[in-house]
Amino acid sequence: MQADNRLARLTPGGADGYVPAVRSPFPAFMATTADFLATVPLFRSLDGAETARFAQLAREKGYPKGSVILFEDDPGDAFFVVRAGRVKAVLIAPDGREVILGILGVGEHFGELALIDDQPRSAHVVAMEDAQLLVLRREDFRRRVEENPAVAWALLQELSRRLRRADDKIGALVLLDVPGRIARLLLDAADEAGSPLIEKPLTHQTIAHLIGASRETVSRAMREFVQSGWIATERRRIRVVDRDGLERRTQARA
Amino acid sequence: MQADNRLARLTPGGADGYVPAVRSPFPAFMATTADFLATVPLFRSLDGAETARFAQLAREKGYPKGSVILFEDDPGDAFFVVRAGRVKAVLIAPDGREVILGILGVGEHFGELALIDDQPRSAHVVAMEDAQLLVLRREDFRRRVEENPAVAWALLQELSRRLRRADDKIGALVLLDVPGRIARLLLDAADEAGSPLIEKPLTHQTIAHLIGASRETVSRAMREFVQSGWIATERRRIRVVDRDGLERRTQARA
DNA sequence: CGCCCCCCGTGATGTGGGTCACACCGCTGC
DNA sequence: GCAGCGGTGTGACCCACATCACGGGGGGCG
Repeated sequence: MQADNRLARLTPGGADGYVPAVRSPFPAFMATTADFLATVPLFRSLDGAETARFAQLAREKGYPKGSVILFEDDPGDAFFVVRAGRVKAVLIAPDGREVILGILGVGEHFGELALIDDQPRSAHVVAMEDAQLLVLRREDFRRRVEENPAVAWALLQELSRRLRRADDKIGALVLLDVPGRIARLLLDAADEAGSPLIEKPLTHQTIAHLIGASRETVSRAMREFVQSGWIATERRRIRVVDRDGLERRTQARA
Repeated sequence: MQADNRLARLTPGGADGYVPAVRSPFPAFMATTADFLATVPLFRSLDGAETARFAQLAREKGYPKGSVILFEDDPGDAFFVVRAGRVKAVLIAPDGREVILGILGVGEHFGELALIDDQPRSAHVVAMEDAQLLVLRREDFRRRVEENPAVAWALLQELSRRLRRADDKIGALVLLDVPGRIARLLLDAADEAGSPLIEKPLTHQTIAHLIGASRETVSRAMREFVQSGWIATERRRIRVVDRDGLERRTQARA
């Protein structure tokens, strides 16, 4: 795994309000934050009045690409919903090597753990692209959750999903070799995209950080996959051509 | 990692009621299951009437050491609380290699994921010792949770804890070498025991499965730790002698 | 008592994949 | 255009660990 100390060069934080360069990064039909919240799975069960109340409590902040949204071990007193852009949750070793625990896109949220168990933040969160986030303060979040059992239930579902993913990842790290882990990652990404074409840019370096491998090894393995006719790469995007091939590679003995 | 196909030789399931060999494995002061439930963190916030209701809905089952309590990918419709013994949640590769995701002792519970998100079981669960489990059926569990927001909140806290542990484990697998992972495991175990003496038997094989390494490598690393004066082993138990030494080993570059 | 299972220790050997070092390509911006 | 940068390909080298193959001990049970 390649060390890059990008993190060290960054100023934490972000700017209030929208980033100036972009007048309105959202389509007109979800111009208000209440409309946006209504599309977020976590809040889907709420009625209009409730989402409006949430929206009222939320502040919006912009974070340029590469900026650190929160630091591991800091006390946590805010909850975030991604309104635009993508962010990554990462663990960083003293020598700079990095693991990506997860990538969160529009409509996903983070920061709830520290609000639930009052422990410090469990990872760094960094903007992978220019991002807009909705921020709720601890007390507001908690009160709203307590008054909406449906939200608590949705939270339970989300945490369950993440726990399964995390356990899966542990299994992959121990039981699969690097090509196997890549194959699994690609299959997951395709599933999530709902199509064999993975649109979001996934650089070799990012994949490496996601599966705990080095960039070079990822490069070599992906080349193999292309030559085997399992995937095709078309300028920054990846297309899964032979799902079965990848799947077989996923079961192969480590 | 050593493959042992113990699992394949086992009959699933377990016997109803107490295991015959043991007349009463519980101290007199918590003879009833309601009394026991009152000591379980998840239910601590409930009043006597509520725990009694839970207790009434629970069936008790005994599982001999090595038996499989539930299988990965099965549909799940029950929730379990460990009343006696220890169980492990494991992932098993086709070739028999195994990872232990977690070990659960008295008062801990499992099986809630499948009830929350209606997905199949995410891992096998196997009895590491003769065990007694309380079993609640899906509907009973769900109804009780819905009517007790405090239980839902306690569940959120528990899932948060597990998610942190899982992410920690991912970090350790990627960023630490084998001795580093062992050092971390020992520190965690000592913290959990609340004393430098780790009472529960942790065989090298079990440690290996917990950290994704081979038994032999664990053996060699532990030997080093003893020689460095960081730990002492006294027939099946481990004593942490030099916490700082282990901690330093935990931060060392992979 | 003696057998059998588990558990533990240790050497020899092989290899997946990390690390280092460089070269190439396509953008973006001056 | 050229510089600079982020992403990708690829060879050489090396080392942490898995694997294989033993031998030895302790303790439960017939």
